[in-house]
Amino acid sequence: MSDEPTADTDRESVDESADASPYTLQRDDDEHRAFWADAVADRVEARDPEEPIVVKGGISPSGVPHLGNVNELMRGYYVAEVLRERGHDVRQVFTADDRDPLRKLPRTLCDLEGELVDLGEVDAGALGRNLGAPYTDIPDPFGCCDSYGDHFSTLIADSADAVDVPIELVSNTELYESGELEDVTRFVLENRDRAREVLSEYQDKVDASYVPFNPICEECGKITETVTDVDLGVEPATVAYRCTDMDAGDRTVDGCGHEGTATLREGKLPWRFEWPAQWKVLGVDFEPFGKDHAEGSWPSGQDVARNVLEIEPPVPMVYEWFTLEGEPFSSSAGNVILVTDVLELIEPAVLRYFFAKDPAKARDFSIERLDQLVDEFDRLEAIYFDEIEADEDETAFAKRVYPLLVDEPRAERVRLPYTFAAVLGMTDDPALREEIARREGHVPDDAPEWAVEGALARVERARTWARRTENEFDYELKRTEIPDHDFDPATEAALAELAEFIEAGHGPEEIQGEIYETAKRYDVDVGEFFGAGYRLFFDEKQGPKLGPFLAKVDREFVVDRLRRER
RNA sequence: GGGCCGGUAGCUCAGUCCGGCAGAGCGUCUGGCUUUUAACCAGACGGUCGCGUGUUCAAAUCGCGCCCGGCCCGCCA
Repeated sequence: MSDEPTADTDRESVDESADASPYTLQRDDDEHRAFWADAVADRVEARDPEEPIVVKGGISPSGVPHLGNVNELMRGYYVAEVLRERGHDVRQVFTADDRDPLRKLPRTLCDLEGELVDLGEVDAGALGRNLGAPYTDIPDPFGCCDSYGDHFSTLIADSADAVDVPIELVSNTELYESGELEDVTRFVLENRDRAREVLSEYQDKVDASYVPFNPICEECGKITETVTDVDLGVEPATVAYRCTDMDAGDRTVDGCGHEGTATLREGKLPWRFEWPAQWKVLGVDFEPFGKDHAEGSWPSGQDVARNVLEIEPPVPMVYEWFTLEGEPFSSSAGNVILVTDVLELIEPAVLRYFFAKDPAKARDFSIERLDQLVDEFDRLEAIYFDEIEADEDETAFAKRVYPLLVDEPRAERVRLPYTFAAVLGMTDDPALREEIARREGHVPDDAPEWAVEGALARVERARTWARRTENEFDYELKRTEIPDHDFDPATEAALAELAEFIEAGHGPEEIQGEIYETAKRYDVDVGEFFGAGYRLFFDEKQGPKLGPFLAKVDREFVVDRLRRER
């Protein structure tokens, strides 16, 4: 942290690494990087890591895997990709921290298809009886997976697939049961005095009786906190425990009072030790984490790593949380959105772009204003292909990041502006959509087939967006049935004359003009006359620019509808 | 109480590391597209850079003190 020269070369490595701030993405002597992941990669390389380099993330499979979880995935992914570009072999490991106990009942769950399900629709009683037990020991409420933990781990894996991030999903329970964590667990217990000493700097509750191991009660299956004895002299090593009450959030999970023994595979390390233990066992070189860990888990974690486990902690990076529509993600409050839902609204590349932005800034993911995010992405893409001018910084960022967002940069791609795509979504006729897009100049004449397909795929997404948000683009051509209406005679006569005009065959702008003219001739208020049109075609008071729209819908239908014959 | 991150146009954000004319997109307004009707084009408007203070020829940028929002000091993306 200090620039002062160090006299003792012996201490240099210690000084350099001690108190590593998880916030600073680069040091003073680093060259400036357009993309934060490059700055992180510089620091990972500075460790001179062994191949393969390991990038880790992890979450508790506690419930609906929402967009917040994708943050953890994507932040690691960019660093992994940058390191791969530099010729390194990189593993992106993701732990499902599935030996963690269920602390409270989620109000909302979801099945493997991503359908949200209220807690009341599953066997809530069975879940309630399992409060305090590891996720992997709780039956899957949907009955489709081996356990509650497996169910939601599967969904995490699906999320990673959906954004095309290759991860190795590692079950924490599996690490304990297979014995992979046994040596480090034993080491912590052998050195529990030192462990206590280190952790007591961070947690007041750590006293002389503290034992850094939480056995699973063989009687009731819950994670317990009261270890009464440790015996490392037998094989396998065991701890003796008494199943006591455990604090879990605002409530207490009752212990059953059972006294028994457990092996080191039949329990877990407390989080403050478990995290560094994962670093050691998995050989982690870089780990991003939410800001919640920045001031608690991370300072104690790196201390435990160096002074208990005697390993160098990974390069850290804090990312800010983001909100959904201005509110925190919350499965209990129903403020969640799954990755699969998001991908029905925007292309994967756009979602990936969202997570490429500065991790230090809190952001809002707004479905309402999703068009803004898409516009931003389109701009980045256009800058990448030198189609528009931008300043130095923005250009550098675009050039660096864009190739990481798409499978393959292809200059011939075609993007319809998102809100325009939403307008096209008012009709479900694919040919009509393409025709209007071409007429408006959004599709070049020589655009290849795949590019046109890609452009029109956005129409479906924008249509889904308009429907979901019920916004100003949520109009639907009412083809099958004529909407209820009530016009005065003058309006009816004007509509009849407009029908004749259109039947005779005129262009989009001519029709637009004729709407005004007809209204005037029959002394109908222009606004009301447009309103009548929107009523007939959309069952709404407002809509898209009417002339061009009607000109493109098949003429017979338009004429009949204006005459209110169908 | 102590610590950390953020605060830039109505909105979403770049720019802060490295001090050098305050920027982009959207929105708004005006005009154009044959005549108010949400797509397209042009232009304009829009800012005490959270507040104060120090350093400097020069501060959004560096220092210090505050304010506001969030987070941590139990568990937890």
